[in-house]
Parts: sequence; C-alpha cells; structure tokens
Amino acid sequence: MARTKTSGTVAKNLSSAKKAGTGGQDRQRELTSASLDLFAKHDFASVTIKDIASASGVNTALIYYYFESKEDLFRACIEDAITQAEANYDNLKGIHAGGDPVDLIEDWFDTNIEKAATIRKLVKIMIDYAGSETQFPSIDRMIKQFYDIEVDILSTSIRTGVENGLFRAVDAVRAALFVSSHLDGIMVASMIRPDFEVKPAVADLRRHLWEYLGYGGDNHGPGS
Amino acid sequence: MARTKTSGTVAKNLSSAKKAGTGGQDRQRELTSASLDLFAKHDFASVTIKDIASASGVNTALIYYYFESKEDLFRACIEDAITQAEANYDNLKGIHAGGDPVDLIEDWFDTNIEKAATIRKLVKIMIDYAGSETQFPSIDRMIKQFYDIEVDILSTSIRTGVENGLFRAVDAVRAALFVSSHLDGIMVASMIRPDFEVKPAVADLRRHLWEYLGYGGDNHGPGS
Amino acid sequence: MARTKTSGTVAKNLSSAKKAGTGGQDRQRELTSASLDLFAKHDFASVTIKDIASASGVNTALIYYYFESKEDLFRACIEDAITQAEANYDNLKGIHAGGDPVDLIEDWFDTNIEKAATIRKLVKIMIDYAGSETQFPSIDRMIKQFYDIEVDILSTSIRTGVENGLFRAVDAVRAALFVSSHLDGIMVASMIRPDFEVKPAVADLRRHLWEYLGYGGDNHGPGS
Amino acid sequence: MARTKTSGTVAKNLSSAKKAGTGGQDRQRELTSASLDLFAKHDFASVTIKDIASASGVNTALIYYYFESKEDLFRACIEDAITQAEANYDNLKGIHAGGDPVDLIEDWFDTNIEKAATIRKLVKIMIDYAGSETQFPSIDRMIKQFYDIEVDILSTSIRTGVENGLFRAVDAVRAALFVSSHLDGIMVASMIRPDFEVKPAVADLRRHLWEYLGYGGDNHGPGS
DNA sequence: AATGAATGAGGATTCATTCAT
DNA sequence: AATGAATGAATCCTCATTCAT
Repeated sequence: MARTKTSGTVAKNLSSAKKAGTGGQDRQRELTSASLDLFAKHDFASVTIKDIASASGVNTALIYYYFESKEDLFRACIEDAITQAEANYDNLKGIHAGGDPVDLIEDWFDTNIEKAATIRKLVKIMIDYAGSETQFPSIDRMIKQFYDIEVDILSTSIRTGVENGLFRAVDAVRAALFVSSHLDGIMVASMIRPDFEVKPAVADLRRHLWEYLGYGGDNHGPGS
Repeated sequence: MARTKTSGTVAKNLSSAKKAGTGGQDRQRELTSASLDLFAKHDFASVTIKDIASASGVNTALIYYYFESKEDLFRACIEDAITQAEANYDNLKGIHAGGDPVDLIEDWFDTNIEKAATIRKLVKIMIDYAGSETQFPSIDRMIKQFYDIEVDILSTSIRTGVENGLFRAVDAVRAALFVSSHLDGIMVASMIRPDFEVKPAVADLRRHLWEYLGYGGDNHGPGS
Repeated sequence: MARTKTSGTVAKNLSSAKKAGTGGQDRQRELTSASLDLFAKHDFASVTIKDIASASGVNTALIYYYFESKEDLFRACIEDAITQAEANYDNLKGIHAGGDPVDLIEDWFDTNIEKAATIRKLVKIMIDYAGSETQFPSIDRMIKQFYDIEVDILSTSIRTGVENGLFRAVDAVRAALFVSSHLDGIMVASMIRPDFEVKPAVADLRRHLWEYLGYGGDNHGPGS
Repeated sequence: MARTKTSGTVAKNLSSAKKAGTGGQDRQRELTSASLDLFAKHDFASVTIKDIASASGVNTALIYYYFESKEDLFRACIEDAITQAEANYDNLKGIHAGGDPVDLIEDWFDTNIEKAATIRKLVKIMIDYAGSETQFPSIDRMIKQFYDIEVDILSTSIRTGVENGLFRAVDAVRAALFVSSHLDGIMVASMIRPDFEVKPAVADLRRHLWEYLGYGGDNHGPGS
C-alpha cells in the first residue's frame, strides 16, 4: 500500500528574504519569523525587543514601524504559527479528500514528525500565551480552531474507517482527542525530559492507534 | 477492591535554607509556596520579586534574607514541587510494596487526578525552566529522577502484572513512557485548550491502558 | 463715530523658504499654519513632527523638505504669527494716520477682540519660546519689535490726545504699557481660568482706559 | 499709617533638607521643589526625569519610589505651588481680619512683589497644565479655588472700603478681577518681554487701583 | 514634490538587588 | 527577622531625522 509522502507539497513560505520586492510585507514576515523562534525558545518576557532586532539584523525602532507593541508582535507570531500549522492540515485534507482514511492518518503522522520543530514551537508559545496577562479574542479563536481542525481530521478519518469496516467500532472523537493530546504530551516531554525523542514517541503513538483501531499491524513500522 | 487514598501523607520538603531556625523554615516555605503559585501561573521573567512579596505579605528585601537571588528562589520552588511530587510516588510505592500491581496503577491514576493542580504547576514550571537561560545541575538531576520514578512505578507494576499473567505480554517500559508522556499531554492540553478537562482525560487514559494490557474492563469506570 | 473694521486686510506672511516655487509657498504656509495651531495648543516638545504631518495630511519626511528642522519650523511659526499680528497694527496705523486718536484706540480694542484667538496663540507660543533652550536672535528681535509697535501705537495716540486736550495729562508710555500688559493678562487668564472670557475683559479694560484718560464715557459700551 | 510687612510670617517650608528625620516626607518635598523650579522654567515635556533626578541629587528610579509617574509628580508640583500660594493669602486674611481694607490691599501688593518669583512659577505651570493632555479634577478645583480666594480677598476689601466711605462706589468684584488678571499679565510680560520688570509694574498697578478707588494718593509711592 | 523605510539617540518606567536601621 | 529607602542596569517605546526612490 503506497504511502504518499506529502511533505514536499506543504507550505514553503517563511524564508528570510531581505527586501525581495513586496516591500514591507517581507520585512514583516522576517520579523515574525525571527520572533517566533525566540518566543519558542524563551518566554515572552525574557525575549527583548533588542534580541528580536539583533536576530533580524534590524534596528530596534524598526520593529515599531511594523508592529504596535511587543504584544502585537507576539500576537502576530502566534497567528503566523497557527496559520502555518493549519495550512499543513488543510493541505492534508485537500490531498486525501474522499481518499483512504488510513492514508490520511499515516500522512498526519508523517507531517507531525516532519514538522515536529514547528509544532513544538507552536505548543510552547501557546503555553506561554495561556499564562500571559492579556488575551486576544482573535488568538483564542484561532487556537480553538486549530485543535478543532486537528481533531476533525483524525475523527473524520477514524469514523470513515469504522464505517468502511476497516476499523473497530470506536468512539471516533474520543480517540482523536486522545491522539491529539498525546501529541501535545510528546512535544512537551521533548522540551522537559533530557533524552526524550519525538520521532520514536510519535511512531509509538501511531502503533498504538493502529492497534487500538484493530487495523492490521504489518507495514506500519517505525517511520525513522 | 479497596483503593487506598494516599493523598493525606504529603511530603515535608526541604530547600536551600540559609538559616536553620524553625521560624525561618516556616517563612521560607511560605515564600516558596507563594512563588510556586505565581511561577506556575506566569513565567519566571514575568513574576517580580514584588509580586512574590505582595503575595506573601512581606517586604521585598526580606526575600533576600531567605534566598540569594530570584533564581535561587525559583530553584527552591522547583525543588519543592518535585520533592512533593516524588513524595507522593514514594508513598504509593510504600503502600503497595509487593502488593497488587493493578491496585498500584489504579492508585497512581487516582493520585494524579487528585493532585492534578500540583502536577500541572510542576509541568508548567518545568517547561519554563527548560527554556530558561541558566540551568542548575541539581534541578536537571531532580527532573530526570522524577520522571524515572514515575516510569519506574508504572513499568515495574506492568512487568509484575505481565509476569503474574494478569496482563498481556507488552514492553513494560515503553508502555510506562507512553502513559507518562500522555499525562504530560493532558496537563498541557488543560492549559492551552478552552474546555479541556483533566479528569475525563485521565479516566480515558486509564481505560486505554487496561484495554492495552488486556486487563478485564469491568470495575474500572470513571474514578469519581 | 464710524469704527473702521480692519480685520479684512490680513498680512501675507513670509518665512524661511527653502524653495521659491509658488506651489511650495502654499505648502509651506499650510505647514506653518497647522503647526501654529498645534504649538499654540500644546508646547513645543509635546508636538511631534508626526502630529504636524498628520494635521497637514502629508508625509513626515516632507516637512524636512520645507524646513531644516523642527526648531526651524517653530521659528517660522512664530515669525508668521508675529508678522501677521504686526500687519494688523500696521494696518491700523495706516488707516488712522493723522486721524482721531480716539478712533485709533477704539479700533485697537476692536481688533484685539476680533483677533483674540490669534493673539492668544501668539502669547502662548511666546511663553513657550521664552522657556525654550535655544533662542533665535531673529525671534528675539521680532518679539521686541512687536511689543514696541503695540506700545507705540497706544502711546502715540494717547500723547496726541493729551496734546489735543482730549485726554488728561498722563504718562503716555506708562499707560500704554499698562494696557498692553493687561491684554497679555487677559489672554493668559482665558487660558488658565475656567470661565474667564476675553470679550468682557477687554471691554472692561477699554472702559478703564477711557476713565483713566478722563475721556467722556458715553458711547463706549461693550463692543459687539 | 503703619503698613505691616507680613512677609516674615509666611510659610517657611520647602527647604531642601536632606533626610532630616521625617523620612520620606522630606525627600518628597525636595523632589517636588526641584521639579517645580524646572517645570516653571521649561515645559512639562522638556523636563526629563533625569533632569529632576540630577537637580535633586538622587537616582532616577527613586522618583518612582515617591511618585507614580512623571504626571503624578507634575500634579504634586502644582498642588504644592497652589497650596503655598493659598497659604500666603490665608495668612493675609488672618492678619487683617476685620482690619483696615487699605492695609490688606497694600499687604497684598507687597506679598505679590515679594513672592513674585513663586507666583510667576505658578502662573507658568498653570499655563502648561492648561495645554496638557490629561487634566486632573483635583488640580482644576485648586486652580479655581486659588483665583477665587485672590478675587475674594481683593473684592471683600474693596467692598468694605466702599461701605466705610473710604473708596468710591465701584463694582468690587469687577475691580478685583481686573487687578487679578492684570497681575497675571505682569507675570507673563516678565516672561516674554526682554526688559519688563515686575516690581515697577506692580507698583503701577497699585497706583492705578488707588486712583481708581479714589483713595488719596499721598503715601503710596513706588514700593521699590 | 512626495513617500516608505530605516536609524540613533534618548526618555519614562521597571526591576533585582543592596544597605542602613 | 524585618523594613524603608536607594540604585544601576535594563526594557519598551518614541521621536527627530535621513535616505533611496
């Protein structure tokens, strides 16, 4: 059964192009990109505007030309990160529309392994956001939407598989939620624990899922 | 099957005391406790010494009488939190030494539901620590040890169950790690996602585990 | 007794032009005018170039096309304001050259009531200038000249009236100075005090003057 | 007719005592005093916290120990200045309660000559306040009250004098307002005009008033 | 003539930390 | 053991000004 590696087709933006033509648009992305990296590594308060400016190779004041405040930049970062992540998922949905649910789930795992670094950043930044003083309704909405999409992709596939008689009759939403939150756990564990590795953990989760769904465990070996 | 509630026996922590006086010990705990709450809510850099002083009802300068620096206080906090969490596990081990592995695992779940708030704080603070500039070997050691204990408790029980023929023959360590990181995921999900609830999620994890271990799914309903 | 309204003939200012093009002249006046309003409302340091640009509907950088610096623009503003005010007085002198001193003084009062807003701005901006770090000899000269003209107009008229036997024998310069500084007081009072009104205050000053000069108090009621 | 020079009896606070005992109270006054001088010379926006700190010989941060913000300090300054000025007037009223109105008015002029520097500062700072963005109801109230007191002192004396047959029958309030706003004019003129001097101007105002009130012009010579 | 983008200098404010008491 | 006062070093943000187009 051919597993389509879709990684190549996923969004390719975010390159640090310096003045490529569109003017400020590029600079703006440059800045959010650099910020995202920093915010994903340290927390909001620890990252200084100067840090971001240095990382982007621009003057501190320029950041205020593009963003109203540090918080505004932070918000733009989360928005970017989520938008990106959602794009991955949309892409997945597009490719596998009406296709094999097994394929889609396999691709979902592949994508998450491949984009592990990005997802980790997103999870980290979301945790910080959750603990931050000021909340933005727009961000709240996006976060909810992001997880809704994730759970939707998985639960829909599972349900389809169940209906097709491929999988055991399970509660599709509950299973999806289980997988989704486990993935969060993997990201966090990889932040906290010394030698916790994402890849094998995701592979293990995949194996568990197939077993749980009662789907033949032949060719679903460790993806690495 | 009686489930022993072990929550009553909480650990007596001990941190980098500067003075040995009994009165000071109390103050010190007061301070670490207040700090832990704050550090668990916001991140290290966002919590100011003044915040901690206010929350503890003392003067800012007094904190420096008990702790060398903000970082020192932070370290003491993590130490406290971990020590406390470990005490829970030690307690568990003590009570079920040589006993029924099913009982122990059940109790482990109960404890985690009961102490969810504390565990969450610990996870949050560990994430912040992971992203912090300065690392302390002592903390690194404690974090590793904490997870080792957790995995040890679970894997030992599973292995015993397998040996006793209670459970299916599974890789005990791998299963333990799976459960452990899933629990992290639950804590994080409860931070990030709007209406994610810890209790049902833990109950679900418990159900999964029993099913995975092939252990009869009769009396293991949602634990309150 | 016909009171000639001189208000129609406002001065055509001219400031430190950088370019002589007719179009530029307009823009320049636009800028000084907008600036004058802002400087009259707030103080030099509080008014930003961006404020002025916004108020004039132009780009920030354009201001530097017409003026060398913010200070230069400020100087141009004062110059404009003074030039304008002086023009009013010159006009007055022209109209009443060799005429009735009573008429001239009456017209002086009328003008000051009519142009109260402008005079207020000028007074305010002069106060700011007085407290500013950098002084410009040209401005110093203009301020002195402005007050000299004012006092000259009044004192000349008074002296003429005295010589003609219309007024009591008073020290003309001292009386002029009295009136002139009282007018400043009225402008300032109208800035500071909640319900101080310029018109009645000027009317009162006028009445005082006539009484002081011993000039019949029949038709000199509240102007307008 | 003995003119009581009351200047000695007027408030003697505001000395720049460095840590004299009351603790922070002194420091606070020290800071407002230094600030008042600066705010009276330049405008709010031009005076930097650093300037104030330097002038007071303290660290910049200390200012924020005593005041919430620059604005708060500014407010405290105005309050101090007005309180001081009102104290002068209260003093005046106390001394001349039920006494000779001529004496009181004379003393009022003397006080204003003597405290000219202080009054000037107050007027200057009030003008700046009037043009400032944020208004404080407390300050608004104080300013109104200050002028009310001033006008009250003068008008009451005038009215008494009229009733006693000492003065011509004039509109007491209008006359008081005239004098009061003329004094403002003197202060402002002394800021703006190169060689305008306060003392002779006040002396001139005094002479005018007596003449206007029809009060014998013998011994009321130039006070300087 | 006009603008978007970029920058250096500075300004208000905060914060961890110390010191004298 | 506890506190008020004091400070140096950041940090965020603004602003006048310039440059390329």
